[in-house]
Amino acid sequence: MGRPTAFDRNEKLMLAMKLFWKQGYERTSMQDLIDTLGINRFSLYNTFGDKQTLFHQAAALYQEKVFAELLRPLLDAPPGTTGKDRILNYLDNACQKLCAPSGALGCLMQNMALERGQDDAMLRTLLQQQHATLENALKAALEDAKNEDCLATPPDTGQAACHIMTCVQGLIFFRKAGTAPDKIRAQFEYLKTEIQNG
Amino acid sequence: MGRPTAFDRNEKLMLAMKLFWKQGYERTSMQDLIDTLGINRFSLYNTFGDKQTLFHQAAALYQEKVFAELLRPLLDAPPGTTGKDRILNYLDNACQKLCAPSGALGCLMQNMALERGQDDAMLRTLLQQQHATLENALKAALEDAKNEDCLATPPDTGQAACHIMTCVQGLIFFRKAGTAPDKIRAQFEYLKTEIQNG
DNA sequence: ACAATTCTTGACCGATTGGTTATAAATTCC
DNA sequence: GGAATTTATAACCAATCGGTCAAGAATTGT
Repeated sequence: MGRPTAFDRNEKLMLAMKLFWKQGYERTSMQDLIDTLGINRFSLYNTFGDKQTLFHQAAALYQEKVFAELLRPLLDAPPGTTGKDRILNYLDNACQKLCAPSGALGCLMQNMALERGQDDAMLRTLLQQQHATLENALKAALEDAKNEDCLATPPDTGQAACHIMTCVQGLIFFRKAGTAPDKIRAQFEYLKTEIQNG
Repeated sequence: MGRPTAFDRNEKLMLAMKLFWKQGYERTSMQDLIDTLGINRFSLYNTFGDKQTLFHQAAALYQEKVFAELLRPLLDAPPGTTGKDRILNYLDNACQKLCAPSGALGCLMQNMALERGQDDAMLRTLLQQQHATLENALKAALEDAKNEDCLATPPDTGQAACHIMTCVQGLIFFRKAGTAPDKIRAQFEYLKTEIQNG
């Protein structure tokens, strides 16, 4: 009842998410969002609330679309995929996405953690939630690999999982800092052999 | 000749650097700088130029004071220090600084690379210069270690140097993202054993 | 003492920030 | 068709942004 909304909410939220991804939080003004989303100022506030609330919804969308996609090789692997293969597939997939042109934007959550982490408790919560999810997925795969006897020197799986995450976050940073994709790829390969050789 | 400046320029620049470090670029307004440095608005512009110019000087000071200090275990080691020890000392020193309370601010250059890298060519140049310096220092130490036969399986030193940098950058990120210092320390230990065991 | 030079003060600038409000347009229920 | 409800438009708000300017205060050389 009442006048129907003339735009698709999720489509507009996706545009907002990409704009935050590209420009950061502070550098994205409400006017930028109005122009990019193509909806009126009032409609923007009426639909998504204020800037921070809008960003939280954008971050949730990122988690739902981008982050979940990165986890797929670990969580949605075909039955019978070894733990080792799940990890290698995860790294290959992450490497491919990171080395694509759009990978130069880095990771929205990493960008925002550094820019806004001190001021946004909800962002911190979302971030730690994602880290825990990824850590558990990696640890589970490492445990499987250990039991399958796939890794040369099965290490402390918790430590190894964190180590992989550390490397990936480091590479995301270097990609955004301007390191050439070829060098990024070589580092992924280095990490993969390191995992396999203990 | 003329009226002498009533403040110490380098002291004020240090305050500005720390403020950028703590708050980021966009979130630090000229008014913040005026209040924190304790000098007048006009004096600020007269002494340091506009905001971006001031930041460049702050970044140069960071390189001179903070970054150079991190490099010391690698470049200013006592004669006879093995390559392996130089690297382990570098990591221990970095770990200690990162796990201190002030380490929660992360690394100014990492923060700025993510926030301003796209818009500030001079920052990019400074960043790549620091990366190259660190990479060369690590590579040289790894070469020495290789010749001294200190490392179990001497790897490609260039790749290994980049790998260490990747891990350190990743850990700086996690520290700022709220990971507990104990966990950071454990990761540094993991990296150290990894280096020693090939 | 006086002119020249430099630093300090505080008011001031237009532009932009995030956010709100009255009013008009479109739709649904009755 | 008309009342009720919701969205859209655009003007508007105080506050803050980065940056400048005119005038006064402090120091130098002569």
